[in-house]
Order: sequence, then C-alpha cells, then structure tokens
Amino acid sequence: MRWTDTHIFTLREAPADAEIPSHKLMIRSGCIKKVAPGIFTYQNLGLRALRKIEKIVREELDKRGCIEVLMPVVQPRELWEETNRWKEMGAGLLKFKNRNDHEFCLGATHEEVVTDLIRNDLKSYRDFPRNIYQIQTKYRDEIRPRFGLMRGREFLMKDAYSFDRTVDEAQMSYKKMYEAYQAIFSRIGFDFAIVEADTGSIGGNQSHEFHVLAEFGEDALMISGDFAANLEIAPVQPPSSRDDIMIMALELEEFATPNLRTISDLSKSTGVKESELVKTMFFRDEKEKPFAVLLCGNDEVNPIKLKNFLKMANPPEMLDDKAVFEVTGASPGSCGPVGLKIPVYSDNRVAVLSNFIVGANRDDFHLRNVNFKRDFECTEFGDFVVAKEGDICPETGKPYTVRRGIEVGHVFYLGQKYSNAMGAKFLDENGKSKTIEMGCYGIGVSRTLQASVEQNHDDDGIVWPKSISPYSVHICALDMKNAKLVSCLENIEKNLNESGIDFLVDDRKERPGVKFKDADLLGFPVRVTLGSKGLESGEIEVVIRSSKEKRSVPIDRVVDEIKGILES
RNA sequence: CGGGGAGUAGCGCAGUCUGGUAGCGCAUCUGGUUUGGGACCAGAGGGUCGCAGGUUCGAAUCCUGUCUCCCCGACCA
Repeated sequence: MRWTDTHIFTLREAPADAEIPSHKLMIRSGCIKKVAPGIFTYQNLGLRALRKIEKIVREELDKRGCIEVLMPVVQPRELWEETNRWKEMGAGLLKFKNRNDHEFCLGATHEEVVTDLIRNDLKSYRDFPRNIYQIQTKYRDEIRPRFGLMRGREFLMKDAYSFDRTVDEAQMSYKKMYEAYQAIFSRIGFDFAIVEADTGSIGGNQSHEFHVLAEFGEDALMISGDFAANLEIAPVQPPSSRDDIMIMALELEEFATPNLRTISDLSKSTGVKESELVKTMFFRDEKEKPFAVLLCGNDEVNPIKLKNFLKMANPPEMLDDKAVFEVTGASPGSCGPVGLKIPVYSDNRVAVLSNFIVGANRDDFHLRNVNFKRDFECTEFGDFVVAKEGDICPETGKPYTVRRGIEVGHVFYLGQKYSNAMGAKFLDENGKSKTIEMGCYGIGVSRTLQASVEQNHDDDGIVWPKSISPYSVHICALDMKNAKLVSCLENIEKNLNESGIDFLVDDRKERPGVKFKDADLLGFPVRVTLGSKGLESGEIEVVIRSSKEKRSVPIDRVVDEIKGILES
C-alpha cells in the first residue's frame, strides 16, 4: 500500500487531553480519533492492528472448539429483568426506549442474551460441552472514561460463554480458556501476569484476570512468590494471636480530645502509634441496615472484601455524617464500637489489640483501655483491609510486592447464577432435569490494542510487535522522481506481495527527515530506506524498529532479509 | 456527586488583569530554492473567540446564567 493512497494523518503534537504515552501515540499516529468522551473512531492503522489481534483470538479459540456467533448490541429490558441486573448494573447500563415505548439497553455484556440463546437449544446431555463466543462492541456508561481506549464507554470485546453438565466439566472448560488466554497473550508478545480477582457484578465464584504489566496500569497487582492477586481481593495474613501473653485489662476511661478528628491528630496527641489506634467506619448493607467496621488506624478499608464477606451483590455504601450521627450520636471523628446497637465487624489486625483507644460516641471524646468482650461484642472477625506492599500473603507466607497492570482478559466460573435465574436446563442420561453450569471469558480487544502500545514504545514512537503491527514493513521511498528508484521499489513491492508480507510505502513528497520521523512514530517492525545514495552503492538500508539496528543489504537480497527479520 | 483546571483556525497555544473590531507556531494551498533525521523564502485560504442574556458608543476581554471538556477523588469493572 502506498501512503498517498491511504488515509493516514500524523500529528507532531498530541492533543492536550491525552495523558499517558500510549494514548498520545495512538492519537499522534492516527490510529484512533476521539468522537466523544470514551468513544473513538478506529482509523485504518488502528483497525489493521485490531484485526490482527482478532485473528489471533479467533485462531486460538476456534482451535479449542469454540463457536463464533454475533449477538445484538441492543437488548430488551425483559432479558435483563430475568437476572435482576436491569437494576443491579445501575447507571452503568445505558437504557432507552424506542418509539413504541419499549425499553432497551445497550449490551454491556451478553450473559443474558447468550443464556437465552442456548436455553432453547441445549436440551440434551449430548449437546455438551459447548462454548459460544463473539467479538462485539460493548457499551458501558462509565462515569469517567480515560486514557483513550484504556477505559472507554464503547469498546470492542471478545466474550465467550461455556456451558457444561457438571462442575468438573465446567472446571475443564475454565482451564481450557485459561490456557487459550495464555496462548493469545503470549502470541501477541505481552509481558503479562495472571492474578486472582473479584467477580464484580458478573457474579460467580472463581476468577482470574490477565494483566499487561505497565507503569500506567489502572490496577494494582499484589505479587508474592507464585501467588498473585488483584489488590481488590489480595488477602492479608492475620497477625499471630497473643493468647499466650496475659494482658491485664485496664479500667475503661473517657478522655477529652477537642478538635482531634483524624487518626493522625489523635496519634500525635496521645503518643500512641496509628497502627495501635482503632478507627470505626460505618456502612449500609443491602437492606439499608447500618453496620460498623473496626480497623487499625493506619489501615484502609477494602469494600470488596466487605462485599464478599457479607455476600452482598455490590460493595456497601459508607454512611454520610448525618447517618453516622443518627447511629452513634457523634460525628465520624469521635465514634467507636462501645454501646452500639448494630453489628460490629472487626479486622483481624484489631483482634489482637487490647486496651486500645476508640471514639466515645460523644463529640470530642475518646475512650481508652477498651477491650473486646468486656466493653463490646464483636459480631465477626475477618480480613477487611486493603493490602499494602510488605504485608504478608497467607498463601505463601511471604511479603507482597506491588506491580501495576492493565486488565486485558478475565475468566470467570459462573456456576448456575444465570442458568438458574433464566431456567437453562437439560436432561441427563437418566432423563432427569439439571441446571447448566456456566463460565464466561472476556478479552478487551480494543484495550489490548492500546496496552500493546503502552508496553511497546520509546521516545520516538510506537514499537509494534510483529504479531499485530498494522503493517510489517515501512518503506521510505525518498525520491519518487527518480525512475531507477521507482523501478527498484516496484520490484520490491512485487516480491513482498508474493511473499504475503504487508507493507506501507511512504511515497509522499516530503523531505527524508519527515519520513523517518513518521516511520519511527508509526513504528512498524522493519523499515527500508530507499534513496538514491543506496541505489548508487547497490546496498539498501534496513532498520529494525525495536533495536534501531541498521543493516546494509544488497538490493537483490532485501526481501529475503526482511523475511528473515520477520520470522526471527 | 465533591475538589481543581480549561473552552480562541485541523493540532498546540498567546491575547482576557487594564474593553477599541483576533494573533503566533505546526498543518493546508500556490510559486520558487532545497532534498539521507521534522528545510527556507514569498504569498494565500481557514475562526459568529463554547452557548445565551446583560453592561457599554463598542465585549474574546466586564457581569449573570448555562453547556461541554480535562485532571484528582467518589463511583464503576
């Protein structure tokens, strides 16, 4: 393809709203263009790379017996009501009515549609296992889209759904997809990590995320030896119990703490370390009932852990100041567990404290020498904190280190959540009706595209991996008025076409410097410089984008050299 | 929703404080000289200054309202 026949426009400067390198480079290279917040046009270069990702995904899934379909973007309310997600998904689901006042939403995910599809088809135990997938546009009404394709409202997703007869068979399907994802992300050329993860509003009870490691990743990953988890769920080893030491419970005492509203103020004033102060936080459960959570002063509450511990559908909401006052009779800075009439959950790290300080439920007063049992009852102990670097992982007994990642893939074992809600059943060998076991598996295809740029770029531009580069070869034809050069170019074009190698020829009337800069920006794996200098010497310059290595190659060997580089 | 910032040509920005009929760089077009790492000269096209009111002889500039976008957080996955 010749540049002057394409639709490629590069920018010298990035738009002011682009923040991270990959976003800037995707815009500057003309891969994408913003249409509205979180909504983009894929221009030709971006689309070509996207199609190559799709091709790899299809190959790996088809190879494993997955069946491709295409489901609708617009979905009727009725289906979403069946699983109660019309409500549960909240404002993230974009809803609207048609002219007949029928309610619809834009597909944010397709569990409902696909379950509806198969519940009519998979009737016999002979029909299993089955795995249905599609590559489809999703729409999620994100509160704050950002970083280009990284968190868009409209994005391209590969979603697959497995249907099995038994838990064991479902686990095998899960494993198969897990391996497919490993293969896919390896082929694309990622440095990635697989972590245990929360299931979010998709539901289910087992889940792994695939993360591309990158400095600007939105997720924090906690890694400890062989174990890795998303920060959202990373478990923390409880401190060892102090049962063996007899600690005298001292006399409960109220003391004045005027204007001391924060843990750090209280720590300075009392001389007690923040980690030994106890803070009390208030939340609301799904029945709107308030409950309290006790944490060490230097810990942060992890709402996802609370959600999972209390088996809620969504993380609990915090009470506002007014609601806290109604429950405790005090402002948030002066609250504590003593005398409360609501459930009190306590983090494991608080469990080992004694004679500690809490708010007195009276403004500007705290209590010291507070102890479990004697002064208040704890409903239940658990792990409710956000893990920190250096915390001990209970799985390995070793400390965590933190990495940042971009979530490009997610596999869930769903169990019967959707099949149960939607009545997806089959008859087994004995003619008995059973509920189908499900799994679902997503890859953010458009996010994967940008993640690749995020992981592969330098100061000059994108460094596409060979696997998904929009074109494999970039030929800078420096002087299209030189007849000898043009005929040499045509010869190379012919040979590349015959070899099935895709390439872009920069045949614009631009100075060499401009072409080299743009070639670096677009970042295809191999660049060929075709200029009169090279023609005279009989050798042409071939440059490898990733290493900047330059090779002088005899004209008649250029295509072989390119093949060699692309195959290596 | 809370906090901060910004809307002026396709992109990046100045001008706003102190009102006087809109400017710079890049990009685009024409002509010429150049041509192996973002050339130079001369000329040209392109903007109802986010929108709506108001003040004023006169508003990009002052006042009021409103919309949008971006960043941090909340939220979401």
